[in-house]
Amino acid sequence: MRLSRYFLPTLKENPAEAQIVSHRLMLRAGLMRQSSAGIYSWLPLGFKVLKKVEGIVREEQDRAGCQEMLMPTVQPAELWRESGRYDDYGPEMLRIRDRHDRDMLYGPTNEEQITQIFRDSVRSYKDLPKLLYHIQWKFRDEIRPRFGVMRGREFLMKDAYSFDLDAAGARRAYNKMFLAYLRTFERMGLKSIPMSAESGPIGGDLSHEFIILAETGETQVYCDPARLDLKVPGPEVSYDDDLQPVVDQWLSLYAATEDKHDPERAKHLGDSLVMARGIEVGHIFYFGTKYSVPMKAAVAGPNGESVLLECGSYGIGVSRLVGAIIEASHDEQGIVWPESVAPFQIGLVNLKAGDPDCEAACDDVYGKLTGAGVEVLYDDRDERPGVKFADMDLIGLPWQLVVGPRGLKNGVVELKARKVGERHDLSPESALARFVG
RNA sequence: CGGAGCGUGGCGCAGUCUGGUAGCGCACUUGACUGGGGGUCAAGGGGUCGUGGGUUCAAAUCCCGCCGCUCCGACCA
Repeated sequence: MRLSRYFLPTLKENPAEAQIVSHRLMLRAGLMRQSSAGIYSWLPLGFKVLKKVEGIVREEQDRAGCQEMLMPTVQPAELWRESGRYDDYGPEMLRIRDRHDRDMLYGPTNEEQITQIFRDSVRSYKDLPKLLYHIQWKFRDEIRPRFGVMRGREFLMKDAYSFDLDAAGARRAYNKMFLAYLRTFERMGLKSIPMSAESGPIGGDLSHEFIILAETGETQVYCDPARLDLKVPGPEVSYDDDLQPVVDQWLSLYAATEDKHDPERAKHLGDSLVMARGIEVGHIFYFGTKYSVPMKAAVAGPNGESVLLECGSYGIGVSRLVGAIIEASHDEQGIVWPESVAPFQIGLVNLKAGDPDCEAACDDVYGKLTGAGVEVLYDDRDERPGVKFADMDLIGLPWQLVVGPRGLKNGVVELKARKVGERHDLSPESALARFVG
């Protein structure tokens, strides 16, 4: 993408309303704009990141055996009256009336919707277990939206739902999601820590939050340093394995958020107890028959008897993750994207627009990189180098490839790693070789 | 919802106390000079001062209502 043609409105100064670093940087780097409190538009660069984050979430859900579908944002109130949550949910639910005066709502979550679909379609225990998910916009009319996309009212969430015949089966589904979550966040360069949690209005009694560590996170967390060193299981662990030992290993080491922190239980750690800030990016629940009872979701069991479904739900805040990643990965200059979610891999800087040699060299490199499928943001604007570097640093792409007349005279271009600040002078060919083939 | 603050060109702000019809920096446009880390010079364009009412000869400024946004608390992906 040529920057001269791209819609990328960057800001030199911090918008007054943005108080935390991810909010500031998302505004300044032209990722998004606010529409109203807690509601945002995603601009091209931000949308690209959102899609990448979503893509990783999707891949890991699919690998865990979860099947993607898509449910609507607007739901009938009737469904929620069945579960009893139409009244329970309170003012956080955005209620709408349609032209026929029917009560509707903008979904804050989809347990009712999926339970209805499932119970109307599944008759036999032979159809179990099933894991289904969708990635859809949610609306929760938060009392106080804040921190940009970190606590928006409208947000993109991956929510998965498990249906099993018995508690043991539900536990297996829970464990799959547990592992899938560890893997998902790791791929985004985040260190996530599962912590036992209140189950909140979603209900149920087995529940874990996934917290990622970030200096600017909103929750104080305490944990065993060994928890930070635990390795997320790689391909040697399959979703068909018994995952209970993996889960048990993770949960055996102390970790708690501020409200659940028990100094007595952490006492054995002494001074080694890690105190850090964290952001909740995922939450998994096992809630058993909480919805299958009121909504009469049952299947015929092996003996012909009616068995209520055992269920769980599993959420990841996809849009929040974009902010969380920035909170976890930035410096004084701007964002530092992990490669897996970077909107472009390389920022190509032409130091002297209008210089035929520079332009030819840039166009050549650009053509070859994009031809090889590498995503390149090519700053071909007629701007001062300082401005270009400032923008590139703000945007935070993993690599910067700098082409200028001086280097060209010596047959080199400059390749810089954003994350570590390393820079190398290379021939254009060897710089290309780093990314092509 | 309780507490606090803010609303003035695209962004950041001054001006409000003490009323006299709007200013600064950045950004933007044009031209020249420039070009290796947020250029230089010159000339320009852009504002119903959130909104409705009131006071006054006169309101960004004083008074009242409303709206919006932000921060602290309870809630949460």
